[in-house]
Amino acid sequence: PQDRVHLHGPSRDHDSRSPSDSISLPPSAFAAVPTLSVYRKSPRPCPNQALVDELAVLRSWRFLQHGTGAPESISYATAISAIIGAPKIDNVEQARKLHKVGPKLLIKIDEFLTTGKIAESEETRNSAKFKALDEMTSVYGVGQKTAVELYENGIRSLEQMRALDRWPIGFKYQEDMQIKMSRADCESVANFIRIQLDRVEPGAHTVLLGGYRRGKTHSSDIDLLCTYPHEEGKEKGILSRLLYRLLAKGLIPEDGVLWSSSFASHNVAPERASTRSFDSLDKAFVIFRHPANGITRKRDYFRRVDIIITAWSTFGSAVVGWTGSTQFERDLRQVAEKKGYKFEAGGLFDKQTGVRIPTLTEKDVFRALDIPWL
DNA sequence: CGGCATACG
DNA sequence: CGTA
DNA sequence: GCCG
Repeated sequence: PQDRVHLHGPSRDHDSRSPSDSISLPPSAFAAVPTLSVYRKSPRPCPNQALVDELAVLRSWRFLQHGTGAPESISYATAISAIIGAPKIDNVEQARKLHKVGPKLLIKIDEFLTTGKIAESEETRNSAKFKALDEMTSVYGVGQKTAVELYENGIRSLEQMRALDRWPIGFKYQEDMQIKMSRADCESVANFIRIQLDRVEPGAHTVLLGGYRRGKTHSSDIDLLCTYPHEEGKEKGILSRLLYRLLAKGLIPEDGVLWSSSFASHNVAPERASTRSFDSLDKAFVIFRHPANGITRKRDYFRRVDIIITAWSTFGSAVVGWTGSTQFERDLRQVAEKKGYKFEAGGLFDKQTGVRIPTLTEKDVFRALDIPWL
């Protein structure tokens, strides 16, 4: 929704890759680019998209070599996030003003500004190892460690991986899951689920989050958050009922529940449910069969969908926690920690007492953490 | 030189 | 460890 | 890799 680009939600795309034009701002604006992603907007299209595209290759390479949580990776993720949130960079002096962009990154940026590209990025893109690891991690359930291990054992392609016969689910739906969804696709899938949820328990409020909410034109998965406004507790037990119904209708294939917090094949013991009564979030990661419509979809497509159920009292936290971006979430948790809170999608907590602060709306979260609403 | 988000199965 |  |  372009009319909300000034708000936190849709302008929160601090680590994405979106198409670009170029918008220049006065140099004075550079001093004002805030430290953390939670304190700055992230307009689309990104004015520095070409530069970001070059650096993103190096970031991916670091992810593949060290994992996403490694310092080598985080330094690039935070720097790129800063560049995404900055006005058009025309010279190194402007780049030097960006927080989290240090000497090493400046050399790369300088090279880009003078030559229009970064040699190391080009080499990386073309490297056989990069391509192999990148491809192998595209399989659901295969991360950096596994990919590196496979590579060390001589595995180089999806075909070789498939022959190993580990990750049966990953390969079964692999091709469809590579296909990005348009915003219309996301809305269509959401509507299928809404209809079934309404049969399970009417009155739910549902909203699409993730990349869709950040304004991305294409998404690789769908994040659908569901709650029952003003009816605390009504959401309890809804997720498993919904999953059973979707399975029964064939909208989720038999093997399509990849992960679920409340849907064990053997039923969850009741005492466990009460022990974890403060877990206000239920979630399921599924494969959704998006039925053909004969027009835009000639056949059924299998799509990755995350269904999240939240209590009404923590709806705001759930919205914030499931909108992203990844960098936004990291920065937000840092701010919370520094101010004596603990933030997670299931709620905002006082670090000392452990008491949960009610966060009915997204703004409640920002207000409590004293983060301006942009 | 320590820290870098956090939770869950 | 992998995924969100 | 960058910051405090």
